[in-house]
Amino acid sequence: MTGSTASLRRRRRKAQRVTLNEVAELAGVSPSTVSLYIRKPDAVSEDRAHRVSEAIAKLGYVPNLMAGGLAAASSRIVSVIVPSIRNAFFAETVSTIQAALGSEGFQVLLGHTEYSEAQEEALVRAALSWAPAAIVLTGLSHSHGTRALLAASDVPVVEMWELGGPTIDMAVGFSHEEAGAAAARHLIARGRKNIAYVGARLHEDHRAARRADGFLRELAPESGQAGRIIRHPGPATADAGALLLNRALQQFPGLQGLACSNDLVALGVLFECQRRGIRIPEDLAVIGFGDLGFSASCNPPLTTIRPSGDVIGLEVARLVLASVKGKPEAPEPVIDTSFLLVERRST
Amino acid sequence: MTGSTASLRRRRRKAQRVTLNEVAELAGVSPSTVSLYIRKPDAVSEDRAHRVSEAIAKLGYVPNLMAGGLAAASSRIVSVIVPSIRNAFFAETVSTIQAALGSEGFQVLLGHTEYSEAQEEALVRAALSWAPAAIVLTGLSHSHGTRALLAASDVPVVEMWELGGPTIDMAVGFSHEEAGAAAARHLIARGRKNIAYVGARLHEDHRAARRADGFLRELAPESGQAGRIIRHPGPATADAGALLLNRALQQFPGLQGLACSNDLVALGVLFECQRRGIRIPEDLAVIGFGDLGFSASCNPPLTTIRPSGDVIGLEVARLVLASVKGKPEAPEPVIDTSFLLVERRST
DNA sequence: CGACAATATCGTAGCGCTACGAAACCGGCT
DNA sequence: AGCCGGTTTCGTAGCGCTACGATATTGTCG
Repeated sequence: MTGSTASLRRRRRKAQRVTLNEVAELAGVSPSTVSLYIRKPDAVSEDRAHRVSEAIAKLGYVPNLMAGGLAAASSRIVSVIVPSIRNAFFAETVSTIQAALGSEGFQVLLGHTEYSEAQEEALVRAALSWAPAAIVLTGLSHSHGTRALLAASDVPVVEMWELGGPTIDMAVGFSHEEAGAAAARHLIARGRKNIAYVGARLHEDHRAARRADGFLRELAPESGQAGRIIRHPGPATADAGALLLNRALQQFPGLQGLACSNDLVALGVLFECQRRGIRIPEDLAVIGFGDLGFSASCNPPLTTIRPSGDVIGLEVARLVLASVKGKPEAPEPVIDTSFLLVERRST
Repeated sequence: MTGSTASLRRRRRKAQRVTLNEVAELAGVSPSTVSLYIRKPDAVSEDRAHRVSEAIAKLGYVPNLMAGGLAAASSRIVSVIVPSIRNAFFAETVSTIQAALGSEGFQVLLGHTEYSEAQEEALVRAALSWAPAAIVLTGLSHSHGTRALLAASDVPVVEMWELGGPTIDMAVGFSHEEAGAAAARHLIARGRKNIAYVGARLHEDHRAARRADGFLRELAPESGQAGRIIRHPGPATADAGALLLNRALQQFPGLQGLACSNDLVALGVLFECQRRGIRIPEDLAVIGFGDLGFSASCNPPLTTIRPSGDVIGLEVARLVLASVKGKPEAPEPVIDTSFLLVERRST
């Protein structure tokens, strides 16, 4: 065991992984040909392609993408930055993006900001270090530093999950203000006079806050009431929903309709109503946001707004692919995926 | 606009990002010093550190990690491969891993296998192309090719979320068989005679299947009954829970206790019971798995097994960091995070 | 005040691959 | 046969950085 340190040390610099040159040698072709075969197999004659692929298999060659990326001054990494991957919306979108890009040979470098712009800037800086093929950001609010970094880099940028503001480059999403307004209109159309919006983490979650804005906007002409919003600083959980319901009931006697910033919050409201014997929708109409997995099967099934996180992911992937494949300025770099108000029995 | 193509083309190779050499020149030091400053700021004298950091700020220098990784033959990327990021368990773990590693300057390259070993192998191959600092895999079942790839690479490997089988390198998790057995024992201890296990996606989700095995193992001596498992091929959703409950009721008349492969499934069971007027726990005791966000607030609160996905993530990060920081063979490369049976009112 | 150790700085040879232009090859046609 | 356009193959100069050993600087002590 005496020589082990020395041999370890040597291994670091020498005798490491199989290289493209070794493949070329074994296949009896030039390194260029191997490289070409890997990048565009069709550009190589059948005979050589066969020899090369055999050599790769025999040697167990794994290309070094860092070397490739360095030489090509670009990588097949796509950096996706979301507030939190624990949030089912973003989990779905990230999952879809990664599936769509993965099949095209791109890899997803994940970051989450925990709703902090400073954190986002750090993540963007780190992402840029990999010369990514594209950067995908959540929302339209970014720090000055983030914008500067991005502007200096000419990496394609896609902002997702929000529309209705100036865009860095490309954007896919919908207007949250409209979604909030739609919720309010729906409750009003159902004949509810005394309605409110409850939301979690509104101080950090800009999108939920904008839904609240839209809700309020629709409300004002109706009844002149303002400030019919109740906030919970913590994350959007069922517990928060129960809490928020109780505070809403207390603050707004005779409450007839409630819009929730998130289906998980709405679920908590449902549970608490069951406990308190409040009938839904007879006593209280409840509308959520998200159309999560359980929303159609709870009691009663939840009326909610479906944002189509998977469609957003698909469109993001499409834009990324298009901007990599050449076409510099896509004709429509802003895609409105809209949302759907799904009417179920809770309203 | 005539010359735009040419200028674009030129930009690719020239006039690109600021390099370390330019920083060195501006700061009046050698490139080595700048590099050293970036990697170990303390190893540089205060005077030069100041000059370098100023030059970096003035130039807006962003290091090229591909060049760095190539030269160092390693990167600060950690590849994390999970079955699905939509699954709340893995979302939580990935989130924790990324938070813990992010603060140490590592980045997470995400992959999801959709429960396919072939897909996993492709992801491992892709990950290896980046000479990652470590690879984190889910579970202990991997294809032969995956094992070969990993063996040939001497990258540290952590397998998570499962224990009780041969390990590639390091592992963090718990025994799912034990968890399933604990669920059975709990139902039996509650005096339930006629119990069953319902699970979604058992043919792909090895861990849920092993929980079912453990459940059965505990059951057999009790009553001699076998095959008290009902499977649903689709993913674990509340809908699947409702479905499974109905099939269980039909197949096992007089059913008194039900263990679910997932809290989401259990939630579906709860909902369906509400609809059918089945009282929980009087008529039917229900135990879940996961202790998800809603499990404590539903009606009745759900008895469940908490796997501590965040602790798993933390321990994974710790192992990764330790294996990077030197200490070659950690004294205990297998960490049992165990699980907790949380008794609530559903049993 | 000189010798020596400890610390700080520097010079440079690659890391493995791709882009690019040149060279070789291959029929088909005059 | 000779020429030509298109296709396939090849040679090689870096991409930007780090490791490593060499050199310069500083501090300590007899």
